[in-house]
Parts: sequence; C-alpha cells; structure tokens
Amino acid sequence: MPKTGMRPIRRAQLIQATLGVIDQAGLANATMAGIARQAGTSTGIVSHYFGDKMGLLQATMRSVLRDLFRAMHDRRQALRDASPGARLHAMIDANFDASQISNAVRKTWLAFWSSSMHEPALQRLQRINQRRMQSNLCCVFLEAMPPDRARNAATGLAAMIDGLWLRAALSNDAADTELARRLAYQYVAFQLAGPARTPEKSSARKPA
Amino acid sequence: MPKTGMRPIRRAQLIQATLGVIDQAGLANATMAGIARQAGTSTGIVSHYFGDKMGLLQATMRSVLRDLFRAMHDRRQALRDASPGARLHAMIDANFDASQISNAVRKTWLAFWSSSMHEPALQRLQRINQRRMQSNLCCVFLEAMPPDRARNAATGLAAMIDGLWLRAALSNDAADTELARRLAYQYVAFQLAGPARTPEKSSARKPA
Amino acid sequence: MPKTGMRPIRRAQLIQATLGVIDQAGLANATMAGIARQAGTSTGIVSHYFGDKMGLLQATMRSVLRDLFRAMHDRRQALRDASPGARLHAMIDANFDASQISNAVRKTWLAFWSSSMHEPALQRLQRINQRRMQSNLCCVFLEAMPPDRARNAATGLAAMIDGLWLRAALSNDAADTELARRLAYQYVAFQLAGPARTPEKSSARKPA
Amino acid sequence: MPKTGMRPIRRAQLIQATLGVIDQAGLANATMAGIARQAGTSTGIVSHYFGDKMGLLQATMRSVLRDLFRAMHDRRQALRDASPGARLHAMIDANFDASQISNAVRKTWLAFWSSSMHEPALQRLQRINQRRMQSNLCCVFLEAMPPDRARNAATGLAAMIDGLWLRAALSNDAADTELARRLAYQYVAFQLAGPARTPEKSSARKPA
DNA sequence: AATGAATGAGTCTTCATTCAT
DNA sequence: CATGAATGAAGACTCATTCAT
Repeated sequence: MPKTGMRPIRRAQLIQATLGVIDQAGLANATMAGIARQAGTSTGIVSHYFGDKMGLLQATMRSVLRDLFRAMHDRRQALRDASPGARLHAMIDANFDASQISNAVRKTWLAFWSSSMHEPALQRLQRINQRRMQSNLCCVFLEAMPPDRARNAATGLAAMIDGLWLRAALSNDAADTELARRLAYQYVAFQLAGPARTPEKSSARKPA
Repeated sequence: MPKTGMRPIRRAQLIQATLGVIDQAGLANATMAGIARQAGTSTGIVSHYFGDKMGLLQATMRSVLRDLFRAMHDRRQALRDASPGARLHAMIDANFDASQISNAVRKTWLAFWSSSMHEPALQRLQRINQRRMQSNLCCVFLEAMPPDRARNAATGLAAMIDGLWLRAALSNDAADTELARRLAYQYVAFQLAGPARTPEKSSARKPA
Repeated sequence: MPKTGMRPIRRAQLIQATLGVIDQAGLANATMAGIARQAGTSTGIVSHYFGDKMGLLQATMRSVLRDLFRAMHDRRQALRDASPGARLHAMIDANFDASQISNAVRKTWLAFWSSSMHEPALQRLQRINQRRMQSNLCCVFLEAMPPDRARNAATGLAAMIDGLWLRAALSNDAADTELARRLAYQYVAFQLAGPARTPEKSSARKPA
Repeated sequence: MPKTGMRPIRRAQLIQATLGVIDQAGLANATMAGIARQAGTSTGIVSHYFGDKMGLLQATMRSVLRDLFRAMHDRRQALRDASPGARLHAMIDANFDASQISNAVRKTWLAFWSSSMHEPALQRLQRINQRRMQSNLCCVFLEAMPPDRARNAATGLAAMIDGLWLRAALSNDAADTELARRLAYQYVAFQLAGPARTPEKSSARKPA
C-alpha cells in the first residue's frame, strides 16, 4: 500500500539532511550517500524525489531563499505603516534572523554563492535573490530620498549586510550578530541623514 | 647537472594555471590533470612541487593574499603622510586593484572563502588575512576617532569592502568596480564625519 | 526490494578471486581491477564490501587461517580419544591438507608472512595464528612429556611444519607434500621417543 | 674529473641502502627515491649502476646469499676435520649468524622468498641457494648414514632451519635465536642417533 | 660520473546514478 | 513507494624511468 502524500514530507526531510551534511562536512564533501544516511533513507530515494544531485541542491537553495524572504516579509507586514528607518531595520533583522544565522544555513549559503558562479541553475536563483533584495531595499529608501541616491543606498546596504554576514560566517562566531546588526543600523542612519559628502565620480577619488 | 632553480618558476606557473582553471571551471571542477594541462606540464609535476592538491591550493591562496597586501602596502607607502581619508581610499583602491578584480582572482577568492570553512589549512590563512585587514584599517581610523569607534569603523569598512567585492564577483560585471569604490569612499566619509546617530546597544534597535 | 543477503556470497566470491590473482601474479601485482575482473564484478564492488584493499586482504588472510583451523579442528574431533601421536599426525595432515597446499593458498600465505612485517593489521592476524598453533600443539605434547620439553617440542614441530611448508611453496612442487608429511611424522616420533640427548644451553653447542 | 673505481663503492652503498629501506618500510614500500635518499645519492644513480630496480634487488639478494655462504664456508673451514655433528652445528650457527639475524636481512630474505615466486630472476637465485644448502648439508650427513637417510635428514634440517628462522623473523624477537639454535642442534642429534622409528611411506601415517 | 627535473602510465578510491526486486 | 546492490567513469596520487646538463 503506497502511502500517499509522502512527497512533501520526504522532500523536506532530505533538504534538512542536505543542510545538515553541508554544515558538518561542507558542500564539497557532501555526498548523496551521506545525505541519504543523515535523512535515514536509502540512497535511491534522492533520485526518486529530486531526480538529480543538482536538483536536490537547487531545492535546498530555494528553500533557504524562501525562508529568508518569508522572514523579511513577515517583519515588514508587522510594520506596514512604520517609518522607512523602522522597516529597513526590520529587513536587516530578517537577514540576521535565527533561521539565517544558524551555521548550517551560513555555510550552505556561502557554498552556494561560490558554486553559483559555475552552475547556471544556481546562478539563476542567486540572481533572482539579489535582484529581489535590491528592489525591496530600494523601495523603502525611495520614500526618503531621490531615486538616484536610493539606488545607491540600497546597493550599499545590501553589500553591507552581505559583508557582515560573510564575516560572521567565516569567523564562525554567533556573538558577532549583535555587532553586525548595529553596524547595519548605523549605515541606514548614515544614509537617511543624507550623505556626508555626495560621492562624485572622480573628484572623490583623491580627497584631501 | 640538470637545470637548477626551476622551483620558483614552475611554482608560479602552476599557481597561475590554478587560478586560470578555477576561473574557467570553478574550484569544485578544478582537477590536477586540468591544471597540469593548463600549465603545459605533466600531472606528476604538481606533486613534485606542492606535494599535494591541498598544497597547491594553499600556495595559490597565499599568492593571492600576498598580492592583495602588496597592493595595499605600495599604495600606502606612496601616501605615507597623507590624511587618514586619503590613506583609506588608497586601501580601498588596493582591494579593487586590477590584480584583485580579475575574474580568476574573484572566483578563486570566493571559492576559498567557502572551502576555508572545512579546510583548517585554508581557514588559518583566511583568519590571518582577515585580522591583518582589520588591524590595518583600524590603525588609520585611530588617527581620526577614539579607539572604540575606530574598531567599529574598521569592521564596518571591512564588511563593506567584502560585500561590494562579493557582489561584484557574483554579478560577474567588471563595470561595477567604479560604483563599488564610490560606495566604499562614501562609507569612509560617513565614518570620518562622525556617526549620524551613535549606534547604541539596544535603544537603536527599534528607532522610529 | 533488491536482492538481499548478497553480502556473504559476494565476499566469498571476492576472496576467492583474491586468492586466484595472488596465485597468478603475486601479491605485489594484485590490483583491485584484476581482482574485480577475476570475480566478474566491477571495481567499485570491492570497496562496497571490504571498504579498502587492505580490508580485502585481511579478510582473505582471515579466511585462509579459518580454513586451516577448521581442518585441524575436524581432524582432531575425529580422533578425540586417540593417542598423542595420532592426534599430532592429524594436525600435521591438516597443515598439508588439500585446502592448504593449493598453490594459491601457499603463495598467499607466504605473501602475507612477508607483508605482515610492515602491516600491523596483518601482523595481528599472523601473531594470533602462530600463538594458536603453538598452544594447540603444546596441549598434545603435554600428555606425553613434562611441560618444559612439551613447549620445546611444540615450537620445534611448528617450525618444522612451517619450514617444510615453505620449501614446498618455493619449489612449487605438489609432489613434495608426501615427503613433507613423512619428515614431520618423523619429528614427532623423535620427540615422543624422548630426546636423543637433552639439549643443554651451552655445552650442547660444540659437541664432539 | 671522473673519479675512477667508484663502481664497487657505489654499488655496496646502494645495496646497504636497499637493505635499510626494506628493513624500515618493507619491500613493497621500498621506492627508488627512498633508496637513493638513504644512500645519499640522486635518484638517477641507481639506473646508472644497476640499470633497473630489479637489477638492484637481484644484486641485493645475491649479496645476502653470498654473506650466508661465506659465513658457512668460514665456519666449516675452521672445523675441516671435525665430526659430522660439529660441522652441522657450524652450519646451523652460520644460519643464525649475526649477519643473518639482523632485522634488515631477515625482512629482506623473507620478502625475497615471497616475491621470488613471481620473479623468475629472483627465483633462480632462490633455487640455487636452496640446492646449495641441501647439498652442503647432505654431504655431511652422508658421512654418518646411508644416502637415502642422508637426503631426508638434509631436507629435514634445512626445513627446520628455515622454519625456525622464519618464526624468529616474524616474531621480531632477537632473543629467540638461542632457542632456535638449540632446537636445530637437537634435530641433528635425533638424526645422528638414528631414527626413532624409520618413517615409512604409508604405515607411518596412522600410528597408534 | 652524477644530478634531479620531468614524465606519464598505473593504482586505489570515491561517488552519482541505475535498476531489479 | 522504497531499497540497496551494482556499476564504471573520473580523480588524486605514486613511482620507475629518462635525459639534458
């Protein structure tokens, strides 16, 4: 009697196992056998549900991205009519959310960044994510500044978040999260207060 | 007697080939055979000079790091007595130096970031690099602000640079470099002008 | 469900193939590919069942030892209440049993002797085997002589058997088996009749 | 200025190095590079003097055999007119001579035994050695018994010596040498005193 | 005579994938 | 649905041998 409705359960199981294995051994050392063992299933099951190793990795990455955007969405919903500053803080918080800062997710994310450069399938996901983040941030900045500056502010904040996040991932130190958040908040404050000096194309290159 | 003194030449050759292969195929797909072919040598030669694949990767990473710090050092020397702002700009420029922004180096760097999480040997190099960058930046900021703020400014700028650098790497678009530099300059200007609002531990978390 | 219970069958198959390859080409030239081909399987299967080449070799040696001791045990059981002489003959016969004198087994045994000196895993097996043989022989001799002499007789007979066995292996001549057995029987007769002259520590060294 | 007369010196050097490496790592792990390093020369030199790896191994084995027979010859010369017993003891002593019982020699010998089964060149040496030993022992026994018994006695003593020697090699215990010698002496005494019971072809097989 | 850099064939091992049950 | 046995291609690494100097 084939149990029905196993699909989503098994898939979630395997994605969790994938995250776990990448956390423990790294993407480069994540084998199908290891993932299946971690999930408590047989090796054949992965092909059955994801067709391919790449299929599993894509699904895993999609799952991580979905979690990130759900976190951002939830927090923005809760502050729908708040000030731009408050909403940007909420989005920053989402990026350092518990679901994002677990080691498993950090390592997975970083690994995907790296391998997305040579795997078109992952690259597409990565691009979508990046664009979505940029536009989400830009929307909020637009309420407080002209479009040109808003775009730059969004790019800068996105870079800031990624950079802080990357450092936290590399240093493997959960305590950094609080500092990371504060530095990101500070950057928002900088941008909302107006640029100290408008960055110009060339003259800014060699300031006294 | 056979040709002597081939050591450094061959090593440089092989490191260049490694960067090339990682650029084309990614670290995950970089095989010894491919690297040897790219270098125009036999496969055995890599073991001969680096002992191991990991030995070659370490040497390659070390080479990339050395280039980065040489670029920073050179630019700082040229501006030894300049203002903090000018020197920070020089350090930023070094990070977006031609030697750093080539695709090969970007991908290699990102790949190393990723795999350093599970390879102690690479992790060590990565940590050393991170600490050196932080302290170099901090030294300059200290001339313009109290130690506490200088440390945060250094961390923030380092994150900013990494984040911008990461985005450039992922988007694979060399044209972003100019924008990246401008955003980093802007961050320096923010910090040197004094914080818009001092980031505080908790009250800053939910600003109106 | 896939065929289950293949484990012992495949393992036996592969061990037989290992013996065959060592017989034909020698341990030094026994490759995994050759063994797999001989067994009619793919190369990967060896790792699947034995993990390692050394794992396969250990299992093979264990199998050979097990066969030897089973042969000895069977023959002793059949003569449970017989005289010491009869039981020692049975043990000698077991050592020159059909399962032991096949060329494959001889060469394998000799190869293991040699490589056991540098492979701790094999050395352990070798030591266990040696000790077990010594104690089995000693038990029987004890029924016919004082402990001191029994120990020496056991050591001597074990050496005799090994030496005869070794010569047979090296000369590659199956016909020697009969002679080997007779010489071993003779040694037993010598010992059971009482020593011609008690071997003494030093005075025996230069007898007239 | 090519130094002349280096040939024998270098050859001896390399043979010693070979013995050393086999002692430390085993024949299976003895590489040309390792031997050259141990000898303090370059890798190419081995080909230069021995042409081949097998050439070096043959020369090494020949050297070991030559040492054994020199030891036997010397001791027999010293006892030219002594009794058969004394001369047999001398030959036994030679086999457990200091030059023979060093670990390096033991392991080398055993390794050669093993690989001689598949290397015709080594096999030839091995056969010559075996035959020479047999005939040397037989000559002496012939002075004390009829040819038929002498042949058997020689075979038995040779087996005894090899077996004792083998056990000593495997147990890696130099202290066994004394016991080994005593057991070999005892065997000589047995044979010289006349067989306890003449070994017969079939009736001896199942004695009561 | 001697060096040691270079080669490349050969080996072990890993692993994604398939498939009969 | 699920299993896990089996495959075989691919990669890292070793090492005897060659050869220009």
